[in-house]
Amino acid sequence: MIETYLLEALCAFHDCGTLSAAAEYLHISQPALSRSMQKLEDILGVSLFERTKNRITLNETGKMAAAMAARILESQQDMITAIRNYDSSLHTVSAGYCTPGPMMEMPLHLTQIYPKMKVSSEMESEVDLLKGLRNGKYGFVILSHAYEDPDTVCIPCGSESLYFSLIPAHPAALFKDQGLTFSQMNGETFVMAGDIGVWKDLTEKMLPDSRFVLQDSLEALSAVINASTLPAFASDLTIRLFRSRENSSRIFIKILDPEATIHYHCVMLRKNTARYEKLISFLNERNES
Amino acid sequence: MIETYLLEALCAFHDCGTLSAAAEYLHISQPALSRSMQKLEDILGVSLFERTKNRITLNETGKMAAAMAARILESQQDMITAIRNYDSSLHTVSAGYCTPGPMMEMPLHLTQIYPKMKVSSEMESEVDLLKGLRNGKYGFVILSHAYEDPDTVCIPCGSESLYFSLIPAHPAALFKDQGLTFSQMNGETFVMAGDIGVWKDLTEKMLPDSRFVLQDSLEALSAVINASTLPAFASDLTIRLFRSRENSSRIFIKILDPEATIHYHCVMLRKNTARYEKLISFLNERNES
DNA sequence: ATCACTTACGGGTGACGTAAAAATC
DNA sequence: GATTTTTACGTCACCCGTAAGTGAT
Repeated sequence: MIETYLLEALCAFHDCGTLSAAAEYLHISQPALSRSMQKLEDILGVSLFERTKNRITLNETGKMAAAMAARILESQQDMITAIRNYDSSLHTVSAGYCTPGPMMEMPLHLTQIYPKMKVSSEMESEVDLLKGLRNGKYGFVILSHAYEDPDTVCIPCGSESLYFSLIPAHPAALFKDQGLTFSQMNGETFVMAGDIGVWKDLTEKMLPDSRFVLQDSLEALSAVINASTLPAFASDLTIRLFRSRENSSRIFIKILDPEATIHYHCVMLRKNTARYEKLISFLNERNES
Repeated sequence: MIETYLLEALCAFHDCGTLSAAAEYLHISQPALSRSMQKLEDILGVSLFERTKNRITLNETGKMAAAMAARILESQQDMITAIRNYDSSLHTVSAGYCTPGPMMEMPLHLTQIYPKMKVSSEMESEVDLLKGLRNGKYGFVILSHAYEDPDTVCIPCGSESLYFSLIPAHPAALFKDQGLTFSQMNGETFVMAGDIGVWKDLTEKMLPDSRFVLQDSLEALSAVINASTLPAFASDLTIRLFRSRENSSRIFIKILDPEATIHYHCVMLRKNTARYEKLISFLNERNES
């Protein structure tokens, strides 16, 4: 059999045209490359080059061999990445989310449940989530509603309620204890994170007359909010998660409309339930309590 | 990149099940194989095995890697044979013939015209000759008639006339100088070579009442003929080629029917004419003289 | 005790680099 | 003279085999 470095040498020569150039490209000396080419011919029992005293070029057979070598090297490379990807997929819990809330919270649990696994999280539209679930990109997805399908299982996994985040001086801050409805704040301008998944559809629908100032960077967002007097959004989940490090004077007022609460559902392919057994138990236990 | 010997080692382990068995199969020591497997994991940056203290097995990733390695090794092997075949095809003049005569004579010329090339000869039916010509199996073919086609060129290349080969005591031997017709010998039993291409069709058609004793081995044939009193066949070509070493008392009588003379034609693909330029010149010059 | 794998150690093959020669431009 | 290839030679890497150690059957 032919060692790979010989195939690489042949391809390099084919691409570079001269032994010297190819040797430089391969970071080896030119005589070493010359020997490799001789060795390759020797192994194949075939002459691959036209040699003059100070010039060497591929002959017909050599050109063919170089082309085939390139194909083999390519498939070797494909193999390597395929193996690495497969291994990676076996060692990462990959999930897709419809909103940032669970995407921030879930990995905290996942690293507990699967301490040896990497955790990969992505936010996507619902169609892409379901697509990714089917093609193996995601081990499970978190949707904003129940999803019934013979191929999948669907487990409720908590809810998230939207809050208005207001400066104390805001007139609506008086409703601190009663709560507010979307309609009461319709028309106001809000500061908002750029990527909030389905929340975006919801707010645009429920606050049709409002304008939204988007801030893509989540890190910068809280600074922007603190520096601004504009109303913003929060949720019970983000309030809980960030309570400690938020030192803002904002007050949070619950939104009373039922649409302001999302009941999340964890959806995975039925054939993968064994793989996520621990996660399922965890969610079920949490639901019972 | 991964050296081939590592892939071979992985496949061997996959096939053999244990390192010891695989090492024996590969004719290397077991520790060497153990190290190779570690090295492979190291290069890939991925673990391929489940290891207990005295047992090692492929994990999921390892199984996948072994399967892919096998595919790569296979395509490497395919590459090697393809290169060797291609090289061989560039260095051999491969021809197909419809009768043994030209198949014996032509190589004599071909080795003169292409001293560096191997010469390969085969006898086949006309359909297979044309098929082989199209698919590259034959560089050219010798047919028993002209063949006109836009893709091919056709050059007359001599003729061969059939003779009866008789013992002097045979009644028809009297026709030594006039010649004979097929009909005059119809009904006789002939000794004949087993594989004589289109001559077979011809004799069966022209001597419908005759029986033919076949002798496959061409070496044995002349001995059989000499030892027998049965009539046989010869041709001007075989008489000329074997004149020196034939010490038989047979007399040869020309067959007068026009069908008894085949006018051979050399047919090659038009696109290959450059490759066979010297052969074409040779045939044309011979035709003019 | 045997088997199977890993680790440790010493040795030899072979691939590499440097140097020099030959030939072409 | 500069470039390119080949040959020669010494060196070093690395792959191998032997030997020893560990744990399981």
